[in-house]
Amino acid sequence: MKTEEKILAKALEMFNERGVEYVGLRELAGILGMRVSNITYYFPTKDDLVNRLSIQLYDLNSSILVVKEDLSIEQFLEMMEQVFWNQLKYRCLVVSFVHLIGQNKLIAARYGDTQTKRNTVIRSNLEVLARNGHIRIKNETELEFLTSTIALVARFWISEAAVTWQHLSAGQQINHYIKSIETLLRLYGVESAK
Amino acid sequence: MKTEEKILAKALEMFNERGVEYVGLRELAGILGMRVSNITYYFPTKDDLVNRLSIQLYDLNSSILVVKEDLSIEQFLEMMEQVFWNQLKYRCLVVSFVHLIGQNKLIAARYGDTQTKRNTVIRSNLEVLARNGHIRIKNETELEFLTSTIALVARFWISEAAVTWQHLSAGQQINHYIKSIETLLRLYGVESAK
DNA sequence: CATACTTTTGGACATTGTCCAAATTTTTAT
DNA sequence: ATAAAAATTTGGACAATGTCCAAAAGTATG
Repeated sequence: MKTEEKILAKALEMFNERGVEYVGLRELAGILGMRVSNITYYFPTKDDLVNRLSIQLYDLNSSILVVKEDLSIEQFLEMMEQVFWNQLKYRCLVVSFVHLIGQNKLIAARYGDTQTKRNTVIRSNLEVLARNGHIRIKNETELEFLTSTIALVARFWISEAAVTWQHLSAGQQINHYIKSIETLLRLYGVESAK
Repeated sequence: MKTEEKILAKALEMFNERGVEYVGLRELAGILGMRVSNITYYFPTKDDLVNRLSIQLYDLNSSILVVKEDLSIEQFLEMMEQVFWNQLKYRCLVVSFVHLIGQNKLIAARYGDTQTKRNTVIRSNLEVLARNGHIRIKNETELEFLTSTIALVARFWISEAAVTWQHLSAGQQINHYIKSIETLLRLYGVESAK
């Protein structure tokens, strides 16, 4: 494992445990058995380090978030669940995004992308679900409401979970929020029985 | 205006503009025409300062969040709107709560309170709305879903707005999210016109 | 083997929050 | 009014942080 990868891996681990801003570069370097300036050789600023982690998350989720014709509600929920697990892997970032964006231009740009993309994918998939008769959407307003509510949950479930559901396992937390999205979808669902 | 109040007021102003962690005590002191150690006389640590601001917000919202018999949907939404305006006044805190809780025990405790209280009040008021026939709630699951979804919006709308809706005015932003909650409620609404 | 490139190091820098003893101002009691 | 006490303000120090740079060490290439 190359030095750069070792730094990224350990940084992610420590950032997830204690938060990006509470892990010092000297501590990280110490645990890795190197000097601070060795880290700054690969990542001139801490932001660069964080940025690289955020690229990893972006790439992970990009491959998952796709628009699929003949999508079922179950498949849509599975897609969201995969995204949720990735967010959990990089929770230090997800929890901090609002801050990071204020300071880190690179992250801000990519996050804008992520967000637009996520909204578009959710929206398009909801349209698919509607077209195929899995849900009934009357007008643009309803579509917009569903999209943005699901997007809000997808963006902030992990922050709420960190505060409210610490006692639950990661799997239980994810399950809870996926269920929430499902409940919301079922409100627009087409009753199959009669 | 006493020194302590001047510090609190200017700190809130600057924290709101640039974020709690990006405003240094020396800069704050400089603008107030005093030395850093004068701030630490009133607030031994920065956390103490932030904590006091968080008490102010807590108090503001405590007086608004009440359970009211014979509540209408409109009144419920007005209540939420008032809370939203208070959150805006202290947005530096609302945006940072997830972080602050990790480092500041005092804030963590009070935030736990805030959250429990808000959930309880929302839930109780929804029960009132249901009892009075403004909305139809079939079972505990539905009530729980409605409560937690509204609570999620109430907690994170401002973070999302900071990223997604910067171009909108504060009033428009609040309006957007209040509308969201209304749409959600109307899904459980009782159609008045046969 | 010598040269060039990459990687690692140690030490410096300004800035941060925190702390404390001394100086100053304000309040209180005589 | 004045002396004693208390509250406030100050300047300077501290350790820790992210950032930076010149030199050393290591590795690869001709």
